[in-house]
Amino acid sequence: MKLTSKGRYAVMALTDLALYYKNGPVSLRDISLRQNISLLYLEQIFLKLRKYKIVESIRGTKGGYRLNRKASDIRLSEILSAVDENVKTVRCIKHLKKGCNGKSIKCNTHKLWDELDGHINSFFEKKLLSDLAHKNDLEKRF
Amino acid sequence: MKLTSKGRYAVMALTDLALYYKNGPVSLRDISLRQNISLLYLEQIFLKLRKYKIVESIRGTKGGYRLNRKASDIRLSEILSAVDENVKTVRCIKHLKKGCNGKSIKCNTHKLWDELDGHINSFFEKKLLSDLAHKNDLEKRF
DNA sequence: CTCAAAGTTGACTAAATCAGTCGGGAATGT
DNA sequence: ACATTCCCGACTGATTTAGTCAACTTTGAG
Ligand code: FES
Ligand code: FES
Repeated sequence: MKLTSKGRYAVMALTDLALYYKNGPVSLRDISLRQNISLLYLEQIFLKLRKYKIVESIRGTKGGYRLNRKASDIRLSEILSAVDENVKTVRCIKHLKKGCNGKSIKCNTHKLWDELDGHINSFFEKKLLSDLAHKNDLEKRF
Repeated sequence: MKLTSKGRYAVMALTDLALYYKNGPVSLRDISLRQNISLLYLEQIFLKLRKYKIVESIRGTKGGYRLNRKASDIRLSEILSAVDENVKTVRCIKHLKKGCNGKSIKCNTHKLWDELDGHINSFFEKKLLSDLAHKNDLEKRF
């Protein structure tokens, strides 16, 4: 299973975006400053988010990014999969030789990891970006 | 979050142990052969499992390992924490400077990762080793 | 029209982590 | 005695992660 800074940053940045994009596109520089994430790293991340049509970009001066849909329409699961954080814990393929006993059938823990996958994925599928971006959070924080 | 081969192997090996230790202690060599896991790696893992009193060891010829309690009394969460796979997704401490915005208060995603922690941990706390080790699984597999 | 501010892209790298190995023990049943 | 097993710390190669760099394109403002 993978859940690293890339996914974490993606969620943080999009939450930020959701909070601020009402007044026009938000530049990565702003997000970088507010969330304290490397600008160059953010660029990498947003490239992927754009490919998955989660955000759209506006180039040029005063450009930046905008959500492509309502925050209440974006599942966290989409965000994570956009930045390649597949929540997959079964390893059958990789471990066909090592780990999973090589016999034709699934190893004794296969079912477990499968269930875990479902458990975690359902968590991220239920969570929407709008669940994280509330104005009152802003007030609380500043 | 961390969930790597070490934790996976620990669970596989203990499931194996749970199935076979009725007829005396089970040697790591046997587990290694049955589960196709490196013997030397298993040694590392079982050292930790022993420190956490999940298994007990019998040295010498015909020695091996035995579960220290009933399989129905061992939570997977214990196993994973024994081998240092802490399921912790919040990163406040590490990221106090980078990532979490540096302000005194928690970043906008803190609550989310906290919930995720709870979600995953409760999964592993509910699962018992006995849930994985059933005789009929054996029949199914061989 | 020019320039600065933004996004676009691919390649690169230092550091950390993982998975596994090695070598040399110490206990113990036969 | 001795093979078998556990015990333990140190080591290493491979992979992944987090982040950087350099060079480019697009566009709004003045
Ligand atoms: S995890 Fe699928 S066979 Fe082992
Ligand atoms: S995860 Fe705790 S402050 Fe960011």
